[in-house]
Amino acid sequence: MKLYNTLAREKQEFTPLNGNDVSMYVCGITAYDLCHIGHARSSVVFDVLYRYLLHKGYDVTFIRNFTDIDDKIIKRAAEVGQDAGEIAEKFIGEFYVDMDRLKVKRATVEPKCTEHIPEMIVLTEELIEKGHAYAAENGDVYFRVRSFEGYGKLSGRQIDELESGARIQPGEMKEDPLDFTLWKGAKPGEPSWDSPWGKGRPGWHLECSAMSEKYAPLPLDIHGGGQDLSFPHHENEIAQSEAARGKDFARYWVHNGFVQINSEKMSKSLGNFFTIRDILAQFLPETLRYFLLTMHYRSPLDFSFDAMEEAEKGIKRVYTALEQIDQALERAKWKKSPFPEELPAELDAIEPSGPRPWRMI
RNA sequence: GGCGGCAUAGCCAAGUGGUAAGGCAGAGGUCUGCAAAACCUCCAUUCUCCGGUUCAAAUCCGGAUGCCGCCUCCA
Repeated sequence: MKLYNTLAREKQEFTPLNGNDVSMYVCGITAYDLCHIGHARSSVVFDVLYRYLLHKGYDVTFIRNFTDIDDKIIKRAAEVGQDAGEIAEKFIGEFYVDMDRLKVKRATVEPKCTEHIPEMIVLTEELIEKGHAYAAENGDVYFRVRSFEGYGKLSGRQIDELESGARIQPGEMKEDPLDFTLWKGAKPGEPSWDSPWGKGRPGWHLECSAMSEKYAPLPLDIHGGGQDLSFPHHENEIAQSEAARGKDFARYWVHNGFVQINSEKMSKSLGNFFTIRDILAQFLPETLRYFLLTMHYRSPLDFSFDAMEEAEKGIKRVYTALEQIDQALERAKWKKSPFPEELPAELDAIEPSGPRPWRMI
């Protein structure tokens, strides 16, 4: 099997590092809302990869995390007057409802960010010790991007070109606008955990580094996620893990393409998105799954209800064919009687040379 | 501006060196009281364009054009 490796920018033959074992880490959802069809595509695409690897006989450790603490969760919680943990639990539950309907298999390990705070604190301490990170007076800890030589290798970026896009948010105390947050000091009223830098919570990128090395030996064979995650999220994961461990973080980086609406990116910020539930109100789950898989996984997939109807026709055709096969088999039961031995000889006599079309039998 | 991806029929789309899958739409037919469904047949001498490599290119290389994504939270 060949996989397009974002890191190498080409398709490469896939070979696991450790014999028959394959480790695969895919960035899961931030649990603050219902999943949209973009999440569905990512989940289904990696579900297919997972199932294929299992089918090939590999012993797969598939890790898919849940981000259950984050700005958006906190914001949502404040809006509805619940606490962040309740919001995260609720939407993790909803995620399972949707994914079960789409027949997405559970991962081997499905770690949650909030259950790995100690691991993240240790990783942060190690990065500080090695000079790759620093604690600021406001309780934040930042990763010193310029201290990590390979920064930008996944997304093909030069560090100096990034400078223009980077900026320091109000309240941040970064040495360099490029630096990113490892640990975020808590503001009053926010959920927080104790740490050597005071009360706070982990930055988004940190969980993937901490949890992947906990559940699989580094380097991971496959690390995946949506295309948009390659920068900065995956770039930052690489920086954290490789700066701390001094070895490669992941060998094959696999990124799925986006779902688009009218050839435009679908996203919450643009407001042009459909949830999985919106679609399943009108179509069978297998139709959605089939639709998501009709397109090559790295290409943009243009969603429309017309396209869904076409997919519906397509999958009905498959089901019809299956039904007709069953019926034909039913009718053909008498063929189970022994094949007369003299028949092949007679046929050979009629057509002595060359292969015989199998329908003659 | 930088980085990356893509370009195949009216539409969607597979195919990564050996002579263009499949689906939708369309045309004709079988079946049917009519219709629908189902089934059968037909529907790209050619893969955005220009060069190059090769016995052979949609496939590899170079260039052009167009579209999309990322560079800010995002699957």
